[in-house]
Amino acid sequence: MAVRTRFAPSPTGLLHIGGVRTALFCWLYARRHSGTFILRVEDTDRERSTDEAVKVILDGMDWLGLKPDEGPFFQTQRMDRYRAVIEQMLREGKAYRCYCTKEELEALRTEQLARKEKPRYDGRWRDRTDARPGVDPVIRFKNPLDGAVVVEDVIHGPVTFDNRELDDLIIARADGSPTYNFCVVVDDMDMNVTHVIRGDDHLNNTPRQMNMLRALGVTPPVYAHVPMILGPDGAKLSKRHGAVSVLEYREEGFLPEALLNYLVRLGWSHGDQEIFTLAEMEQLFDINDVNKSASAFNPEKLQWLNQQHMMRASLRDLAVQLQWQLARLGVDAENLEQLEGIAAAQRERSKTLREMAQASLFFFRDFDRYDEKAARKNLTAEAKPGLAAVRAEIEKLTPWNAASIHATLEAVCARLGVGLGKVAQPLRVAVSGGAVSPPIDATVALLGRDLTLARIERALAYIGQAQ
RNA sequence: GUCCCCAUCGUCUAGAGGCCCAGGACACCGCCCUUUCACGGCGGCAACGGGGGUUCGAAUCCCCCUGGGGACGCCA
Repeated sequence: MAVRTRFAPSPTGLLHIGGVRTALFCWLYARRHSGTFILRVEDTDRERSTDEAVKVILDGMDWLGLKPDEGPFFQTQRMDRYRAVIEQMLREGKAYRCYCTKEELEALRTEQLARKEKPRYDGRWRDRTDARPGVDPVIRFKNPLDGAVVVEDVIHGPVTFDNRELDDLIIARADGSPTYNFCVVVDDMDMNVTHVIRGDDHLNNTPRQMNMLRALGVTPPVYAHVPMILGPDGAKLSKRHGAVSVLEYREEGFLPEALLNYLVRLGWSHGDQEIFTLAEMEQLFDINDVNKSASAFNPEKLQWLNQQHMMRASLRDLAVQLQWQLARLGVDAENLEQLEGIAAAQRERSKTLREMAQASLFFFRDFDRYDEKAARKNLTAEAKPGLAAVRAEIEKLTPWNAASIHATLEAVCARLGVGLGKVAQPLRVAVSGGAVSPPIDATVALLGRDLTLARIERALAYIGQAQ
């Protein structure tokens, strides 16, 4: 049977990296088996679902390149179907109306808790056929009273649940709207989902869903419950840990492939390999090899991977993204060729594209002041002859490129009888404003003749003033 | 509280009874390369939660404990 997986996020919170990882696993599994990847938005909770969250899901998936083969489907658009199945179950005696009030249920719960029991519905309306005037009933599923359900989980192995631990869950609220566990069952059935890959936190829902599926005469799909991702401190991932929405990673300057690479290595490995292209992930990833234990999110490793991917990315791609980051910093950079040069020079000294943009600002606009420490050390009277000599040589230099600039600097140093550092470092501070930049020849070449001359001028004036 | 899940360096992981006084990666610390910062190279620090079994032999199998996580909603 052809593989069909689905990613079913709920837009009650912004899509975070835990969700992205399950989406990735679903997508990868479908890809690897030439199957179909479905995107389904579980928005039955109208109170808490937001348009923004839906947008983050759609934009986030798009940014990451996890394109659904089918969907996105929205549960709110399938209400008629859910109602029809509920009617059918009522008719067939697989579900029943329960007229308990919320107060009654609350009382039952506190009672059970006091007796140190697991709080659950006691089935008091299960066999009644009468009604209670003035109360809108909920619909409950008739869960089997005994026996056990075994979830043959791909990751965890067989997990057994006693039906006595389960209660008759509500499948439709008093207002008639269907609830989560029920909608999932109907959707997975209607969409012919063969493999349910989702977070560990759903393992407890699985026996209920399997019971409902069976009541509807359907064979449950294969389940794979992937472990959760914890925050760097080992606690459950939350807003407290920074980036809430997956789109924040784009803003911070991460490459989609790097984020996906980081995520695929959480709970999964392939020998000693750390760096994977998307193609390699598709080829090598197997849900059967995923670990059972939760893993903590490690921002440093993500950054390292991002740099590794930047060092391997195409320059055109980096240039376009650098342009985007620069725009966010208020710089309108037009020349893609120059941007490619900057990206080539900066990628091995930046962890993210945002860092790259920040470190490259001096190519596009004058800095307000010199880095104090760098200026004190390098923009001294001693540096003056070197800077002046470079200015003179550079004025008419042809061709204008890193190699010719390098040769010029070496010639100046030889003439002055000093090491390269004595000239290069003051020049670096003069053109970039600080003590850190790509190799000085490349920096000057990318900056251009006019700006270089102007900044040497400015540095010489600064030195004169400082004396 | 009840049920379910999990347990190797700080973190991500390798390890499916002897190849392991436990390998790789991030981070950290040295050294090298070097015009700065990086990249890269070399080296270092650092782990099988505890207790019982099984076995000639256990990180690997079983049990208990401990610790962590999840679920128990007219939320998803």
